Amino acid sequence: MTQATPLSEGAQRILRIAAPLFAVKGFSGVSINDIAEAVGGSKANIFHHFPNKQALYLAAIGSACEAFRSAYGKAEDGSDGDRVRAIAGRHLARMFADPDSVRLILREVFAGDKGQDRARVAGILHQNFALLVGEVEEEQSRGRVRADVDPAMVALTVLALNNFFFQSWSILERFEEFRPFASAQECAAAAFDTLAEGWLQR
Amino acid sequence: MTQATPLSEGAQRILRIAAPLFAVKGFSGVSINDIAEAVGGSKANIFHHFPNKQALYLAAIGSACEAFRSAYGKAEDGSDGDRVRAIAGRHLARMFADPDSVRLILREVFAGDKGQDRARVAGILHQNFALLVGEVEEEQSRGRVRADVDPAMVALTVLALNNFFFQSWSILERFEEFRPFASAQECAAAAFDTLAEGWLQR
DNA sequence: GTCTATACTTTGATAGAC
DNA sequence: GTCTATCAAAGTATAGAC
Repeated sequence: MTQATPLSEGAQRILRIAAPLFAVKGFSGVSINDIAEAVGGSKANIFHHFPNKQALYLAAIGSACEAFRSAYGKAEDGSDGDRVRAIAGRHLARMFADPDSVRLILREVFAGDKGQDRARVAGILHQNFALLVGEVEEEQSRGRVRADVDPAMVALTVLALNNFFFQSWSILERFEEFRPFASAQECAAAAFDTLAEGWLQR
Repeated sequence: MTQATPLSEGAQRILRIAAPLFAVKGFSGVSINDIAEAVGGSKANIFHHFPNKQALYLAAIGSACEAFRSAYGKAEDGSDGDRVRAIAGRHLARMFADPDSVRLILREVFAGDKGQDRARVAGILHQNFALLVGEVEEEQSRGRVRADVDPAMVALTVLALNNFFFQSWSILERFEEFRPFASAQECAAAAFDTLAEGWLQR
């Protein structure tokens, strides 16, 4: 489903260089010329490896999904405190470890109905989500997460906050309120600390 | 700072029609031709009202910021339960009430360093954030929010979750876990219910 | 303010030599 | 597999009449 032919050497080279360009400027923001120049080759050679621009873009999305999926590792067990926070931290670290892939994928999410490969992206998002839910459920079964909370809501919170930090930390870091935090990761950790306990007076 | 000339009738008409196009497809995804056709006028007339394409785009961002700012109303006092949830609900409703403006603004946030009007968007985001922080602080001073939580973290959570719901509800609503919820608003309310209490076993 | 006509550039894509 | 040369279409923008 992902790739009929395993992709030739040259094709992979083009893909590796095109992906971050698409990630930053979007499909219509990048021309074949831009890519050819970045690769150091000719436009015609790009069309030799990919039938058209859209196929190249879809291939970029495909490899981004692949990369993100394969980067998934489970959290080591045996941590003492709130392990949900550890799970969230690992997830955010994974996002920042391959920002181009994430940006490419989020671009499709953000595109709403008009995305180029919505189904695939929805799939990877749900797969991701399901893994998070599973980990929260595990914590719940061990009595570390309250029994009356919906694990899906906790997983959703992790996804939402991490997504927000990833997308807008470059703006948030300039807010005086977040001056004390050196990185998005640090600030995220503080946020999850607060949320684990809740804010309601009791 | 926002507009030197108050914008002529015709210019406003073009702007109103161009804004949602830019919001959905981005700067390079929309051509002057697209806009002229949507307006029902000529390309030349667009260049009569705006010096170039980018100026039109910046004007669209400007009016989006304006619209979003002016839509701000404070929550009625006297609600009994968790008023933070009410604040969050109102904020999300405001996003869905003018999705094009929000999309246009978020597009700049998402663009990272390469945005066309980053400073202005950062400003409105912070203004928004500061208002939220203020409302949470008020709740705190009334003893409805725990004294040891950082109001900025709660405000951040509101922003992050609402942003996530706005951007990806069209995908989330297909997840089995969220089948019970009829709308993003409903699901958001449930999420904030959970977060207000926290998830940690105690 | 609005139009038609046009200039010039960039774009995606193809043909065909090496 | 890679290139040069080329094309038709679409892109931004301008000139000038009404």
